[in-house]
Amino acid sequence: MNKVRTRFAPSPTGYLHIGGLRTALYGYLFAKKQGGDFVLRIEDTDTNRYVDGSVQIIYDTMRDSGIMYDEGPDVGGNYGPYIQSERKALYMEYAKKLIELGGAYYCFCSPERVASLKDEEGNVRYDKHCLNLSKEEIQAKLDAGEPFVIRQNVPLTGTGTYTDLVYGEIAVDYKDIEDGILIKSDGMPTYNFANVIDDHLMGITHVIRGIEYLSSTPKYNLMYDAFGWDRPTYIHLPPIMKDSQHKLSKRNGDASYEDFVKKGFVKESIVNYIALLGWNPKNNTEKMSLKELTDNFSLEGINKSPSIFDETKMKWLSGEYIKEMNFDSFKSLAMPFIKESKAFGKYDTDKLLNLVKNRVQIFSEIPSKIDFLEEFGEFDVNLFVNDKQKSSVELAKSVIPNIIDELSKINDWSNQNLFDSLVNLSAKLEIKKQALLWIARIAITAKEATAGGATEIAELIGKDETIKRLNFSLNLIK
RNA sequence: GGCCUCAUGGUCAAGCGGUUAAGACGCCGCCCUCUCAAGGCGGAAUCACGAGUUCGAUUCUCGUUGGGGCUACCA
Repeated sequence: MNKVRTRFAPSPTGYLHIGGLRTALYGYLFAKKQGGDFVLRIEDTDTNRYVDGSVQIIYDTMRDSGIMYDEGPDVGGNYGPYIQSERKALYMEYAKKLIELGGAYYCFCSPERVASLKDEEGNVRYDKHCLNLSKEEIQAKLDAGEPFVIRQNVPLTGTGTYTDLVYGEIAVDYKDIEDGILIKSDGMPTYNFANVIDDHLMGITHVIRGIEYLSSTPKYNLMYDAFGWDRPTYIHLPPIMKDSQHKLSKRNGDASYEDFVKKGFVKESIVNYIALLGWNPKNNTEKMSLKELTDNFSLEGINKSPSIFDETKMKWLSGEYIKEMNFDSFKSLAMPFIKESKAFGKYDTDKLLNLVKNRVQIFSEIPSKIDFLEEFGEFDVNLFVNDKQKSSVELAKSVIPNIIDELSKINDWSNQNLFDSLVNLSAKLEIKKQALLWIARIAITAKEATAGGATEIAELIGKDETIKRLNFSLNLIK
């Protein structure tokens, strides 16, 4: 049994989108599960769509997400080069060989002539016109420097059949496949040719890619067969959708991996979530590290139907990762985000972080959770009313002076001590501690809901500020 | 249009002829609680439709409908 080798072959046309990343992930998981190799190959044969810097984005995204390849342009390997534009001469060589084998032919037809072949539906289908050229005619045109493309010679009859490991038996009649271009007039191969040559030359055993290639795979098999090469095993993947009718795509400006990282999603949660889109481990486990995903991965768990990307669920997963993080990890990841808060720098940062750790799912939510500390000011005194806590404006009016007195006497300004003191005070005043604490919290925050209780916040803002705010609120009632 | 393909709650999904049709997110309620979260418990909500096959179909077959893909000198 040959060593398993899979590859991820993106085009450098922009950022690496979520669907592409998942394809990479499955290729990685499948190979790693079996101790195989995972290869990165850059498919830059379309010079028009090339976007500067996108190759670097691909490298960075894969490294950052942990989907690391064993071979690739920037790490080397025995099957290079791993960038298709650097393999240009190779494709021409194999195209000529395929012509000799009868699997392809030179075509000198002008784009205009090809366009004139439109049928009643408006579809263009090449008529194999140049297949009839004699060897001499071809040589003459070549010698004369006429521009040409090389087309695949697809049989007019017969059926191409193969077994996809996810979708099962796939059969397409050759009459429904046209003689596609293998080598463009600029000498560059198309995907349709380059993927076959490279997958074979690079020893790829399992081709894992998007479902858009499901029905065109028979024409690739025709080439493998013509060359006398073993066909790889195919594993096509269902699409990831933005909604029921639109694929998640960069064309729509849909979020990419790096966008989600910038938004403050825990990185592991992004990889974890996309693994679950279209695959499940059959044991109800959802939170899994890359290692656990690798151990659990199997083709049986891959779904055939499209799945809609649900950012809300990914957020939940991110929150799970945050909750399980130790404080130091949380702190280092949260730092860039907490700096965006108005409260940052004015209070003990560790205490702020503790306040927020179980209250956010993504890091970017941090500022909005603690900004309230800096937003104290006039408020509607009806906030003191809370039937459930047995609190009212009147009660607030009568009890705030007591709170001020009590707190003024406290020297050990710690949460626990503050809490104990206020609880004692409530007992002395014979009111529910919930009522007193509610009043205290409203009086020092002016907010109906806050991240943190009355005494936690009091500790944070300090004695002077606490007393000041209590007096302010008392005046507001009067 | 032709060809390929998909179809279980709002979303991700388990199921692979007989089940009270799992689980998760979200939503709702209750408990806990120093408000909000977190945590605990519970609830509402699904087999697209129509024919077959079968003693019995969510499950198998065919069709319909709907979605996606391919049909480029894009991948």
